[in-house]
Parts: sequence; C-alpha cells; structure tokens
Amino acid sequence: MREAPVAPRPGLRERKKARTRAAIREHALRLFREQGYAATTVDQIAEAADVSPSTFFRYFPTKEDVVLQDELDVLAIGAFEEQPIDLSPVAAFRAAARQAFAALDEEDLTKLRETAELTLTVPELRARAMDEYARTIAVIAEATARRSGRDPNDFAVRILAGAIVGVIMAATMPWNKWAEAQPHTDMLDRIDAALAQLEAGLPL
Amino acid sequence: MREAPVAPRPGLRERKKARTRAAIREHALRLFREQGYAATTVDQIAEAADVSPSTFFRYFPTKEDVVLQDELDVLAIGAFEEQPIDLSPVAAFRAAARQAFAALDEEDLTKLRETAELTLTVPELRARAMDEYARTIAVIAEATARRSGRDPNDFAVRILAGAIVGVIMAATMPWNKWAEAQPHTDMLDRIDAALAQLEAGLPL
DNA sequence: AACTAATTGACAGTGACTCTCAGAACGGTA
DNA sequence: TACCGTTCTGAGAGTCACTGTCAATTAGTT
Repeated sequence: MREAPVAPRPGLRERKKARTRAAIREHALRLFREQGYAATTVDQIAEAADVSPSTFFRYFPTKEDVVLQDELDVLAIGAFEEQPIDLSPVAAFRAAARQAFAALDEEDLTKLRETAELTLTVPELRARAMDEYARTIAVIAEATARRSGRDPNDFAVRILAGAIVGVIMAATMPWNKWAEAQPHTDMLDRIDAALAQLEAGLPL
Repeated sequence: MREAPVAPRPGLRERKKARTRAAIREHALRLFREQGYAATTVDQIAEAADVSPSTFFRYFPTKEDVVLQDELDVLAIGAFEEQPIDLSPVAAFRAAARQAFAALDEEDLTKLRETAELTLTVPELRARAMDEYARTIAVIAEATARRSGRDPNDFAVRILAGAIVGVIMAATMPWNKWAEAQPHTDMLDRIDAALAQLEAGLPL
C-alpha cells in the first residue's frame, strides 16, 4: 500500500521496516487512546513497540508525525485531475472528494475517524494539521491552474483554492460542541454539503 | 491599550508588569531577528530582558506566544458588527478589514509586518497561527449569526465564515516564492482583493 | 564465505517547560 | 510609620522531546 505500484517485490528489508513502522504507530495510537497524547512519552511507545527510543525518531521525525499522515488529499488531488473539464473547479473538487472517500474501505475509515478526533482535540496536533491545510491550498491551486490552463501563481486561482480549503476546514471542525448539536452527519456529508454551498455562491 | 478602558488608574504594580512584558517581547523579537527563532533560547531572552527564565514563562506560556498576539482580528470583528446591515456578509467583512487596518499607525504596521514575516517563516509559529485562523472561523461565524439573526451553529453560517478565512489565508501566504512573483502589493490590498473576488462569486 | 550498506541501540547532550519554595516588592490598614 | 496579606520574582531540580555520535548487528550482494 506504500510503494507497491512500482516495485515488483518489496524485498525482505522493506517488509521489516514496514512492520516496525506499523507496530510503532499502532502502539502509539493505542497508548494515546488509553492515557492521552501528552501523558504518553516516546519512551513508552518505543518500549511497547519493542524498539529503542532512537529508532522511534528514525521512523517518525517528531511525536506528532505518528498521528499525522494524510494520503487522503493525495487521493483527492489525483481524482480531481481526472474530472471532466466542463465541471466548474468547485464542482470538480466536490466530485473528487467523494471519489477519494469511496476508495477507502471500512477499516481505513475507522482509522481516519480515530486520528481525526485526536488531531482536532490535541492543540499541537491541530496546529500542525492546520498548517497542512495551508499547504493544501497551494496543491489545489496548482491542480486548478493545470486544469484551467492558467498560471499557478495566478491570484484568482489561489483565492479560489483558499475558499475551497476554508469551507472544508469549517465543515470538519467539531470543536465548540457545535457538531454535537448538528444531526449526526458524517465527515464526507459535511464536506460535500460545504462544497455544494460554495458552488451555489454561499447563500445565507 | 490593554485594559485601560475600565480601570481609571493602572496602578504602580500594573505599570511594572506592562514594562517587563514589553521588555521581554522587544528583546525576544530583536534576538529572533538577529540570530533566528530556533537559535535563540529562552534563557538568552530572559538575560537580555534582565529577568529570570522562570519569569519569562510567567509572562508568556510558551516561547511561541512571544510572537503571536493578534488584536487585529478583535479590531476587525468590532468593526464588522458596526457595518450597515444592508451589506452582504462578505462586503461587510471587507469594509471592516479596511477599517481595522486604518486604525493602525505606522509603528503598529511595521511591527505587524515584522511579526507576520516571522510567523509565516518559522514552521512552529506558522502552525500555531493557522490554528488561530481556525478559531477565527468560529468568531466570524458568531458575529455573522448575530448580524443576520441566525443561529450561531447554523451550518451555512459556518461555511461562509470558513470561506472568508480561507481566502484571507490564501491571500496572505507569501510562501513558495509566489509572492515575489506578484507585483509588490501590501497585505491589506491582497486581503481586500481576495474578499472582493469572493464577493463576486470566485470567478476564474 | 566475504564484503558493503542499511538498521539499530546505547549514550550523552540541549533546550523548552513545570513545579516548588523562599524571599522581596507592593497595596492597603492601624 | 509600622504591620500584614497578596502578588511577583528568582533559584533550583526535574521531565521530556529531540539531536548527534559511535559501535554492533543484520540484510543483501558477489
């Protein structure tokens, strides 16, 4: 699932690395769930995964990175570029988002929900994730520029990308207890509704 | 400028606190400018400001907080609520932003530019600032809800707020060298142009 | 089997941040 | 002025994320 499409055989070494990496993340997420993010030390994670603390940092540059790893926006961008050209950028992105979500199986979705919860709850993680959102603006802008044959540095293109990311941010924020007040809608539905609203010109 | 409107006299103690706080921030920003953010230790800042390291953390919970402190969005929200009711939310916010910027003198502007540069350059600071953007969505949503007599938890209101913040994010991002390619426009002009484009329905 | 390159663990060090405690400065009161 | 409760401050010890080095082990290759 990581670099299979090109390499015909993963090689024995790679398999071990992948297994170690998975073990670290699994134990880390479990410990975070059990005792909280801040209360869990890297040493604990390392011990649980049966590796040395140094090894932990060889696999994940920071403690935060154990949780953060998207793949999702990569999927979405890929799908975005394959949308029919007659769709408006927002409509195309909406369709791409649906497509990207559909590519995930139930297990992926569960894991996604779990890490999303952590991400939005823990301040440090949330901050990092927001920074990712910012990077995503650039990525979407570039994809949109390619699609519409414009310059990637075009101001209008960047602003459009910013609006897309902004409404997604707003749609996925479960903070401030407002999500609980909402009827229980899933992340995908909220994102879809948000993009639909942006497409409609943000009516109030 | 901090809690003057209520208290008739600051009191001697308060003045000392304010002076200490200002000294810490001033020396911190100077050191950051001279040697970079990461290369500057809290101990150095404390020594330069002639206080103990413990005192530093009594004034600023983290090293990051020395740089981050908005006041600007507070101004903007205040101005937003006083805009004529016949303006669309985006138009009203656009006017409010202009008004908030106009309230700053040249010195404030210089300091704002300086901290903005730092904020967008240093990853940790940028991440924290992005998190602030997220909080700002909620604030704008509440103000918009009040203005339009809607529920603060209304989905459409939140999404609108997200779009506003999103385009501002995109407009103020000087990363990836794209800003240098732009004609030298100032932050205010870029924000204004972004909001104008959102108001116009994000034409490409 | 021998050789090369990658992976690992032990170790030491830096720096942000927390906590505790004793002393000093402040603001009001007798 | 002298006193007292509150607040502010400095010192020191301790935790933990993160970095760098070095030697030992292991995988892949010839």
